[in-house]
Amino acid sequence: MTVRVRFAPSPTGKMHIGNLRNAFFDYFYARATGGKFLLRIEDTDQGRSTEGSIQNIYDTLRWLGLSWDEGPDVGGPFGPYVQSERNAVYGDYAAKLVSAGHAYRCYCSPERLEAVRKEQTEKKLPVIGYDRHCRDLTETQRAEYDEQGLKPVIRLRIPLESVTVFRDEILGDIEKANIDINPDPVLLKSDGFPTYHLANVIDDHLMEITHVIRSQEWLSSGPIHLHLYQAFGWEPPKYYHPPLILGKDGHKLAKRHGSTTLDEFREKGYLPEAIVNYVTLLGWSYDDTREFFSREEFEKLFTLDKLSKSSAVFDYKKLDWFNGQYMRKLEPADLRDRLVPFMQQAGLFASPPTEAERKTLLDIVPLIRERLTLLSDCASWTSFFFEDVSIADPAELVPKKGTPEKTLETLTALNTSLAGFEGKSEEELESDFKALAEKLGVKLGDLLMPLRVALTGTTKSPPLMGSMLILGKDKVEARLSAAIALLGEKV
RNA sequence: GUCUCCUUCGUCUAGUGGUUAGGACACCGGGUUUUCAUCCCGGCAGCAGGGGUUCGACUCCCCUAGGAGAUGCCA
Repeated sequence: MTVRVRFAPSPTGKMHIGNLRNAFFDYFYARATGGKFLLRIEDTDQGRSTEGSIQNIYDTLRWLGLSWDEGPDVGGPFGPYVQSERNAVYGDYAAKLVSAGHAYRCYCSPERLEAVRKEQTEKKLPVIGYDRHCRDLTETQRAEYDEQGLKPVIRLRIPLESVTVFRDEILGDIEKANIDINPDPVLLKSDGFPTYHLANVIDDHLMEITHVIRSQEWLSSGPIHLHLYQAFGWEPPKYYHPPLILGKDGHKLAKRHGSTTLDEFREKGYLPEAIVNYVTLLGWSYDDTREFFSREEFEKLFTLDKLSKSSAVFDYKKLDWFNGQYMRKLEPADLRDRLVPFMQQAGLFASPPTEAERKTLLDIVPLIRERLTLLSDCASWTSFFFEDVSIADPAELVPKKGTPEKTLETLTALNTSLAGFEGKSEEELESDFKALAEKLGVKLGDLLMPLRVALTGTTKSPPLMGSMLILGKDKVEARLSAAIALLGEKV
């Protein structure tokens, strides 16, 4: 039997980390086994579905390099793949369950349900939820309600006795007394839309899903779904409930923990490679040491038996580390291309960028690559190449233990000795500087720091020699002269 | 309240009765270095607690504690 797995998000907002991790598990499992990966949109809540969510799902998955074999946009033999387009199907199956006695119509108003819950909570009753008020309505009672024009929901008739054993392939067998299962959950809402429970089970069956991978928040729904499969007389798929992803405080990862949507990570300058690698390793491991995996490697190596049981805290710092690692692995031209949009964003590059800008950035890449954590860090490291620098306070030119007078002397000496630097290599320049430092009786650092500030405007910059060579004679001389003038006023 | 699941360094994890409990991030210290980084070396730090079972438990069982999830006409 060939593996068929699905990623089934609901379009209620932007793709976030928790969602995504399960998409990875689904996708990698399908690829590793030569199975099919399908995308299904679960938009059964009319109120919560939002415009653009589906597009965001597509964009995010594609950005990360995931492709699906069947889905709303690519079609497939089991469509449609959007649940709101399948409503007739659910209604029919719900009706079947009612006539078979596995489900029943409930006419209770949301208000009554709310009141029941409130009372149960106040009385601290062990079971809180629907009181099965309509479970055994007579024909006459039903007719009466229908006559009043009440729109019923359809509820699943959960047995009152006995125990259900639900098997999760990660956690093992889970025993649950039927009386503890969510009492008679709604299958079909009064608006005619199915609930998650119904739509999910029907679609997984009809789409011949073999493995359901969904996060642990669904675990308690497992027995409900099992009862549904039994009521339909269908064979359930295998279930895997990977643990949740948490924030630093141990609660489900949410906005307040920092970035959680993939759009945010993308905008901040994280690489898809780093995200794929880090996020997949949250709840999955290969062995005791290996932690670098490309998407292609996951597509070959992923197995469900290495999924872990306990929840994982999302560590932004480790993601940063991965990002830096991947940044340094990229080919210079590739890194440059990914940096360009961030340079435009920062207003340093034209849109579209000029050839000169692209060329210069490529020259700069070797100088800054190991200084970058995020793509967006690039602008602050390189702005001095593309804009004029300004030194707010001449004191910045003076090294820690130096004096303005000595610094002025140093800069002046530099100004004359720098003539003709352009033809030289970084190594030659360095030995020139060393010689000059010795001659002036200053440490190399105290020679270079004033120059660094003069040329870049800051005390932290990419390597100076390389930067000078890229900056070119004109800018170097102009900035050096400006610095000398500035410091001269002070002395 | 009730039910279910989970529990190895601060964090992510390896580990399936006999290991000096391994790796990575973070952190601390040292080295390389023109700044900042990178890189290299070293260090700190863990089996939640208590009972069993066993010649022997991180590994198996029970209890306790802690955490999380569910308890919706949301998914």
